[in-house]
Amino acid sequence: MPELPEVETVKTGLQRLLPGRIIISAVSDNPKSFPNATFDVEQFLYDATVTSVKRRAKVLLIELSSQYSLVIHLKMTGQLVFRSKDASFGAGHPNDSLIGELPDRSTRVTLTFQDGSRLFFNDQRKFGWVRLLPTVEVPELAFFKKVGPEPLELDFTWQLLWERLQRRKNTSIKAAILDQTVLAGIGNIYADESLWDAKIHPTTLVRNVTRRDIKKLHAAIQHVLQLSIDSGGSSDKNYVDAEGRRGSYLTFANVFRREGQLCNRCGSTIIKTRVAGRGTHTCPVCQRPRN
DNA sequence: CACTTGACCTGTCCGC
DNA sequence: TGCGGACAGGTCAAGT
Repeated sequence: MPELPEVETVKTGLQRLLPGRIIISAVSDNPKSFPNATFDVEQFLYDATVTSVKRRAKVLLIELSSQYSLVIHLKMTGQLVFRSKDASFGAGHPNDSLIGELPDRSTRVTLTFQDGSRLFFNDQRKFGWVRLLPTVEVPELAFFKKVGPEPLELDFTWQLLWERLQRRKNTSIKAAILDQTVLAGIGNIYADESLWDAKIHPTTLVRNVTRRDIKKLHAAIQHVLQLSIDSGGSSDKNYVDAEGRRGSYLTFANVFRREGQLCNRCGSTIIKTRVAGRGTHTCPVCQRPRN
């Protein structure tokens, strides 16, 4: 599922819901989903208060008063859904969460707070994980050591994007922007959407991409990500926010999952191919191949 | 080092 | 209807 806008949306919801709540238990059905020593959980998770919720790249950080943090990656199908005590989310209720009764068969970790509310980590495919580690050690994780800049921060200029791309000169521009060490947070949806916006064919080799292309791509990435955050992210199949609601970005998508439909810019038929091992959506007229 | 491919899992959809 | 294969929003290890 979740790329930068989806993780950002979950973060915003959890930052509103969790700080001040005290964790009293953590239960997991799958060691891979929550690989931690019992010692750490009992000593540094139980009775800890949530102090803040942050995001870096596609990773969520729930910081605790114990000086430990829960580090969470949702990978393809992870969800983090909060439920207050006795919340009733039966089908048919107008403001209902898309998710029914929890826990359900894809619930991997359940955190319970002192006030009876709960946070469920659901993950159909079991690729995602929750880890507990000292907050000071979070930046030392291999992933954080090598991950690239945040594309919505002020210091992310087109020149910086150009510079970061120089490490992937012989690969396709799509593979390059999916590479989290080049920049953080782009996944398959926003790669395709950004490249359409900038009129660049995804197989174009980085060494054949011009500075003008990169200026357009930089603007496109920022525009697409911000529009998606403002729309609550993209819900294709699994993604929901911290209260179980879907995002609406895909109603604005120009190419993703639109194969067979008409390009919003030129009227040509959108096609689906494979690039960098991923399903790839393009307008064959707006995005002409150059290699 | 740069680059590509397969693996990790479960569920769904599509063609025979 | 059943069955096999391809595919799904991410990352890592292993291969070339």
